[in-house]
Amino acid sequence: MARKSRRELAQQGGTTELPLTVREVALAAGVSPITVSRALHRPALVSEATREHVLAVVKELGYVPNLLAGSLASSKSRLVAILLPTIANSIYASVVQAIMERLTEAGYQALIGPTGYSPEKEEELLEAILGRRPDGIVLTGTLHTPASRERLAALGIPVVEAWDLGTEALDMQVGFSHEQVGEALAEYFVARGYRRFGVISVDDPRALRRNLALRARLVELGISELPMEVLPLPATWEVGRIGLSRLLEHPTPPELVLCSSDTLALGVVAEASSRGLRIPEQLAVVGFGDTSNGRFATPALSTVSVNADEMGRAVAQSLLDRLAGNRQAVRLDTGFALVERQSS
Amino acid sequence: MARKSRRELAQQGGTTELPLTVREVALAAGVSPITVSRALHRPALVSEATREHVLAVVKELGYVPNLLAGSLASSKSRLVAILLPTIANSIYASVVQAIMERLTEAGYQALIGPTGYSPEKEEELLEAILGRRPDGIVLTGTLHTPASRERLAALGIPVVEAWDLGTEALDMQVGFSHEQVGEALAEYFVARGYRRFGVISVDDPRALRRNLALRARLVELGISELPMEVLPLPATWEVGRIGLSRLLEHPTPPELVLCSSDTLALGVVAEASSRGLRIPEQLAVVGFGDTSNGRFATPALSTVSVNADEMGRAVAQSLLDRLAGNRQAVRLDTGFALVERQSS
DNA sequence: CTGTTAGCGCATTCAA
DNA sequence: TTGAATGCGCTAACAG
Repeated sequence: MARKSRRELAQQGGTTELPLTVREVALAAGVSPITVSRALHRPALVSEATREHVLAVVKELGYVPNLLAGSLASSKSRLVAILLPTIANSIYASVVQAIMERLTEAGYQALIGPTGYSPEKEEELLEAILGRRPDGIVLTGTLHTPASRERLAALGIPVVEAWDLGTEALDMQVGFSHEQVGEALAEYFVARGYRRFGVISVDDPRALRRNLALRARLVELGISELPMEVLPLPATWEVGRIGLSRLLEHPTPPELVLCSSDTLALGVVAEASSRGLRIPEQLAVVGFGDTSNGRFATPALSTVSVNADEMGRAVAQSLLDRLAGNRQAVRLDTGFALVERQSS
Repeated sequence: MARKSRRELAQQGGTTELPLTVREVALAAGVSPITVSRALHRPALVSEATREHVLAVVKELGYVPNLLAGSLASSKSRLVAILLPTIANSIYASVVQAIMERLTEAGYQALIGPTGYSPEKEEELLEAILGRRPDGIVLTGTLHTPASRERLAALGIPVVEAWDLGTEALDMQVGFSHEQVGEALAEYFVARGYRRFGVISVDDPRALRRNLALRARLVELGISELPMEVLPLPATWEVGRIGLSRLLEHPTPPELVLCSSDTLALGVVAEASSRGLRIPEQLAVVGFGDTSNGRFATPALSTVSVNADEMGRAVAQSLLDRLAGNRQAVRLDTGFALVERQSS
């Protein structure tokens, strides 16, 4: 005798209401299951009359299609995985926000995984997340374990590396060159007459690359000394305060402080003002990130603006294009901008 | 004659490498599919020898189990949906970060949806996300559409409402009373001799409730005037600057400014310092949020600290407990703390 | 335009 | 401790 299905068992128990299935909706609407499916997902294939009728029944019954089953059957999950160091950092969060907005519009959903800046953790998360068969993946930066690279290559699913433009792209890249940022900062402020620089940075791979490029360019410009405070993550406001305190203990304290994020810069401003240092006359401060798109700069602060919205949109768009069958390679430089403090 | 399966078709095409299935792993390992499944997910049910062998084969072949299929078969998705206004706001982002860390440890993954502070958008997203059959849902606040409430009630899946303690919980609630925050602020600062208050707030439902409670308590304490600048979202640093500018145009400018978030407070500090206002002597500033857990307060600032880590952990834990079969109701007050500026 | 058939990849249930 | 049979809910492929 045939074993009882779980559905039969549950109904016998008579306790929990199981979610409806296409079959039940089809029955109620007097059509076949596939017609319900089509009315929902490919309306063009169904006559207007039946479509309306079916949709009415769907609404009345409160049917919510099971996307697990749908994805399995169609091998399309409408899921995009986003792996990033941490969401608790506005610089990443604002890009993710922009990505999600675009994806949501396009009917995709975002599966988010926090890697904590560790390629190993990224690999682990990747393994777990690939099991969901996402249609696309967004990674942060270009630093991945060999295993991660292999797996992604083998799977052939669309991948966007955001935030950085490395040499060997896994697939698509959207970001900018952090080396260029460092160099541009050096040139810009040396040209403006600054000579005594200081850096306050957290231990983020991209920030470190900006710092190195900055130092190298400064040396070329004849400035060999660059006090640098590299502090552990996360990049809180307090880290900026501590960083400044340390820099000021230096024999020749800086006249310009470059911070690896705007959050740090704000901490620096706070610390400076509590020490009675006038900004920017006695101490100029430069941030990085500018999630408010060019409006971060004030009489007190300059910043490097990276336009999170644009990057996020570009990331989402590259992915969506690819998912729509567009096979072209993408390597998009979203650039950055030095936004100088406004004249006060 | 039997139609060809999609797998056969794909292999005939000979182009794309299809992901492996349990069957192929089982074949390679010389066991049955179910043994592979068990070796992976319920190791206790398999002898050590076969387990090791199977796992070796899995690793060698690079097999990644299809969780869509697994979830469908077991009706457990190991997915938790988190709906929040926006991730681009550190106050929400840091809680989500904490939630995700706990969930990831426990083998769950987070599906994130941005509602943009709109219950209607929340409802829409909810519909879309419920299709993935998440094992649990985290919502922000207690403001949901009737349709959302019904649907969640009917489904009977674990729901945590975070950030707020309303009267009618959908299921579990973890947060604190925003009314209490407003009242506590009023009492605290009146007791410290402040009389001329000002508020700078964004248009967030919870911030507005804090403001109203503040105003009510101030009136009770004999202070009837409360200039309030309510500005549109998002809560950027610039909004704080604008808010202060406007407050200062008031006939009796405040000696104490209460901000609806720390970000605003920092903008206020910046604007104040660029106007030459000494903080806190001429203007005291109070933030809200304190994602750096009590370390936000400085000589210049006081803040209301809500301990994002604790709230996030509590949210995740409530959910995980419930998923583990613990049926008790949860209504957890994670509290808040006024952190006074340090004496300078 | 609509329906039938079959299978997506896995885990539950029962049997050995 | 292992395996065989079956179905989770849906959609692709094909036929009418």
